[in-house]
Amino acid sequence: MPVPRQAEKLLHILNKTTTASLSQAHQAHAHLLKTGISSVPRHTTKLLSLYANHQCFSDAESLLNSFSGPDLFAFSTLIYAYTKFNEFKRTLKLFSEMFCDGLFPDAHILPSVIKACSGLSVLEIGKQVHGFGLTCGLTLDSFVESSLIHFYVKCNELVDAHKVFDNMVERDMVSWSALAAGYARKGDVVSAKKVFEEGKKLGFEPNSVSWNGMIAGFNQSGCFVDAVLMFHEMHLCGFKSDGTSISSVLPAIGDLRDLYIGIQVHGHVIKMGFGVDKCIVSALIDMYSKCECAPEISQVFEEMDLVDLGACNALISGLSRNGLVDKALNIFKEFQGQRMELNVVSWTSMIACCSQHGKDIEALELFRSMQVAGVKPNSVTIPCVLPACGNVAALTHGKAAHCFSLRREFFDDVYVGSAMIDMYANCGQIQIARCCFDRMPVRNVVSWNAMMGGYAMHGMAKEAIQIFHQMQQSGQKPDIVSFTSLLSACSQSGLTDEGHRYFESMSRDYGIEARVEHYACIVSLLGRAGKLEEAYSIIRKMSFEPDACVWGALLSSCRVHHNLSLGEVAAKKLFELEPHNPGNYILLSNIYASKGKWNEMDKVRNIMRGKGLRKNPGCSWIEVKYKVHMLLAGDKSLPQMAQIMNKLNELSMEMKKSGYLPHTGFVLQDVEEQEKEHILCGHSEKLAVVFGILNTNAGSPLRVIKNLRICGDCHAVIKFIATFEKREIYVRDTNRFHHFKDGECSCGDYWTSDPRTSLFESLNESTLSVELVTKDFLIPEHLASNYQLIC
DNA sequence: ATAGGGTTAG
Repeated sequence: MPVPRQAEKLLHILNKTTTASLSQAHQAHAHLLKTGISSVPRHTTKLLSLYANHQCFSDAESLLNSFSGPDLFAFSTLIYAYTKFNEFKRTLKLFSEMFCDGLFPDAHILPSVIKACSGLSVLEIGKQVHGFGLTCGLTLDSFVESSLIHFYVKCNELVDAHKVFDNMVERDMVSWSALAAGYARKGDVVSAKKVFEEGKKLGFEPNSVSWNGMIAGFNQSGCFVDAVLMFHEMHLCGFKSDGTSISSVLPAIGDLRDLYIGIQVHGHVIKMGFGVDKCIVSALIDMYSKCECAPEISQVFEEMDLVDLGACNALISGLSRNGLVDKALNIFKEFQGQRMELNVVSWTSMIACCSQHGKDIEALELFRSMQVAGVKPNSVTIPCVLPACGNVAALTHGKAAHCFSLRREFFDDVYVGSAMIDMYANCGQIQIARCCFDRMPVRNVVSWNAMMGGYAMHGMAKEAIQIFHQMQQSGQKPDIVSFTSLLSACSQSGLTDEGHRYFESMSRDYGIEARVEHYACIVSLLGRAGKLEEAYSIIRKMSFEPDACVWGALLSSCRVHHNLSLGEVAAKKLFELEPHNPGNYILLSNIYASKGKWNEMDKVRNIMRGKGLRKNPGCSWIEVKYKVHMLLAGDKSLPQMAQIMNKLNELSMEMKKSGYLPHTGFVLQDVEEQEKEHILCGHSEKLAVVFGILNTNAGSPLRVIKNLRICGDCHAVIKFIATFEKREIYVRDTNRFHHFKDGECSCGDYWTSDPRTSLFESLNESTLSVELVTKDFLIPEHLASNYQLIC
């Protein structure tokens, strides 16, 4: 074939830079090299553009490097392409390389560069680009300026956006709508509409992009009603909604829980044939899930013809939102089985779903599998997995997530930091929690509440109060949650007067109406101080129905202070509200036991048994042994010792017959209410679990307790057990070994060198949060050498 | 070869 004809064909291919296929591009490339006309930059740039349009960026870059000298046109071509395909980091990298190559960019590529800055939200770099344009005397036309307005809007710098707008010599429709959308994003409905209308008056008719920008802007600022109204107005003005406007308005409809409008829009979607649009399908699923329409979520997904990851993710999170955790997990596994390329959003949604629904171990396992699958967690994943670490006291995992966040440089993220505080507090590491808190560059109300809640959980009321005051000095207004933490801290530390004052100032000074959880705190606060009548009168003055937590707080206090009459009132309410909660029956029978009213106590126990609630007679054992303990402690108001001892024997026979071991949970009650030892961190029910497991596991040759949840300082808790039970105990928590004997204890952290504790290597093993090993029992072989060392 | 709008995870 003669060369001229081939060259002609080649040029024809190169001219079709958007439609030519990749193989044609390769052919053309080969031909350029063969014929030597690759020295003509015009052809090479065409080829470069062809590669760029096929997103063959490595080919494009190598072509760029093959130029004999720096070529402005070639650089610009690739920069446009990078921005076009959302490869913003590459855009900026190439832009800076231009300067290194001694090239001076012209104003034409600035919009692409600025758009990349918007996409990455890199304010400082964008400002530099802007400054470069101004100082180097480039002509910033309305194209450049409009992209600058959008950039500043995106970076939440509305003032700067406005400055650019004000200085414009010639404005066009894009500049007006970009500014209006900026006001919409800020939630300034009035200004947004004003600018939008002003542009219209000057003859700049909004197009669909302008309308959609407004809808998206209102959505962003939470002005959902305005977003929906804008959508409506758009139709009134004769504009037909396109895919973008529908996928923008659907989240707003979902947040408004307006199923009526949602169904109308769904109908519109079907009528207009938008059902194939990925974003719309995802948004529809999301809308139905927010409106709590579980069947419709799956229906929309199944009716969809395409397989789209976004829609799959929306499905998973939608099912999760509606509490269908197992279904979400099954579908997730199904997707995996289909070898679908799940992304970070899919994994994060699934992790969030598990950790929000009590499936902590599953969440941790997913976090590990995610990394095995090669998907990198991001700053959203971390706050989803951390609560799971905290719940099972998996400190090692939490620390690993901490290190991971530091390495990936999203530790400054306010969500990451707040979740970290919460995790450390839950794992008993209140000091580390405080360090995380102190190092946060930006805090929000969640961060402050996390710190306060941590202190409350650890019974450190003074510190919690201090944080509360610091919070206000910093200008952060407390919210409902802040007061819950504050009041519970006061309640647990017996700061009755302070707690009462905060409770009263809540609505008076802060305009926050007390909710049921605050009433539960204040009842418990007064109750602990023995002010039972006062607590009851607060309950009676409540403007809404008290719930089980409130009555439960009263009943617990009545048990502590042996107040039978109020205890019976509270118990009666509780039996109605939670007929199947054994705790209430136990509390009441406790009070009867303390008064020596054995018949009444038996009656309550029989009701409980009648309901099939708890066959373990251990609960009665607690009551009696508790009384014995009190008697020995010198409470002479109790009935006769002999009577109690008889009952005790009777019960213990009964227990043995049923094959139960004595339950030592009563110890906690003594410590918490009487000795005011806050080593137990105010979570007696969790510690009761400790004792419960201890006893139920007593028959096993190795006392290993899996997934034991200790809230607070494990060391102190076990020390307490060792002292009380007068025995030697070895304890392994996630990273330390503790040895308790005769009130003395020694710690070793050799466990950290135990390969079993290294992250993700054997997750099933390392989810053991605490292991208790008593001396009478065998030590597993592979740990024996360590054991010798310690002994 | 240039600018402005969309879904799903905390």
